[in-house]
Amino acid sequence: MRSNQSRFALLGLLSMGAMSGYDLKQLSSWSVGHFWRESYGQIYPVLKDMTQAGLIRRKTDKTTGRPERHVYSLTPAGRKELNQWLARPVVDEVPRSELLLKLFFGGLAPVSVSQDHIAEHRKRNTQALAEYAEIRKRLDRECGNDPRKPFWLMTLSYGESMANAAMQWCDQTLSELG
Amino acid sequence: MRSNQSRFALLGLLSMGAMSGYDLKQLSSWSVGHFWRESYGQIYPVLKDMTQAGLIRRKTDKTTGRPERHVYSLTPAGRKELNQWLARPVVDEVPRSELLLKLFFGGLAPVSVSQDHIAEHRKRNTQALAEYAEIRKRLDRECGNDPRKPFWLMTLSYGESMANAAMQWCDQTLSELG
DNA sequence: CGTAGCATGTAAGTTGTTACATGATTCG
DNA sequence: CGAATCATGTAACAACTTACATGCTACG
Repeated sequence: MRSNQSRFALLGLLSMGAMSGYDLKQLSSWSVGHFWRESYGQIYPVLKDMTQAGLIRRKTDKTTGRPERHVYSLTPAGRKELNQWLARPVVDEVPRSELLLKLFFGGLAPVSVSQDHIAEHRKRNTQALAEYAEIRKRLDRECGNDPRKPFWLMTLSYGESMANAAMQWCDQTLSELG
Repeated sequence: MRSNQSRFALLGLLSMGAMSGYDLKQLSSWSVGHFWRESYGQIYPVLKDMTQAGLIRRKTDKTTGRPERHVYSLTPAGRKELNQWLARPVVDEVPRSELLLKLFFGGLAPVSVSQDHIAEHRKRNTQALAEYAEIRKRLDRECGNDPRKPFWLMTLSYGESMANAAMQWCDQTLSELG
């Protein structure tokens, strides 16, 4: 059975409303985009699989001109699958970090190489914080008093915590490096 | 050309001394283990590829009884490849987080589900901190005044920073939830 | 005598990315 | 009129995991 992980991300997004593959990509890019990305090359095949498995159903909007819009929505089986996944414990995996790998072997190159990597990392975290601020605004604008909002904010504040900690580490490490 | 990422991890480890596939696994598990993991199913094929590509060379230790030990060491070409990789900018990718995905959709289930996920995450970070402390000790014991030690410590302190920030976030979020 | 550690590797399957292929509409 | 957006999908490849297959030695 294909795409265990992506499957649930898409099911979750579809729980927010019926959507096309294109819509899923758009919505995911800002809502869960800072900790979960999907490509079209993954989205379309997985939607097909899940339709066959009866987890979602598809309706076709006839639009004049443009290609047809395939709108997917959860079936009861899909909703059940999603809830079961939610309750299962998180599998803990060590995410690979190219940055840390390069720093670990930093002694092989001039210090400036490591300094550059760290400076770049700092910059990216600054940018991330700016994006989080945008998302926060958008959430306040578009999702006023949705009961799910606290959960969405939780993931945002996680990102913010990590980014802030990363920046502090960058500053301290850069100063130690000289 | 196979295994772009693992390639460099293994080249890096081999820069610390000639080693067998088995040794690479052992060494990596504690040295870079908290941000980089390799499986044997990846290590052995990649070693084969890199040998053919001339980045490493292999010598066979005849041991009585036990299977032969294949000890790999860097060639000048391998060293060059490693140095070029070190200097290239880090590709930034969004690591997927099953935890955050589950929390994002937490509104679909009882709050206790999310609370459990967070509590478990907290526990894992506590354990991680304990492991980092062990590595720190081991580093002091075995690598007294190695000039590369500051770089190794850098990656450790990164892990500690992240783990501490994660725990603070867990505490705060749990208190807000309940 | 059983279990853990030493030691190497393969095969099959899963998961995911990138590039390709297509083509209309809308806005500046 | 060119670029961005809407919109769907496939094919080829890349990367990685898991389970399997083998078998010795040292220790308790």
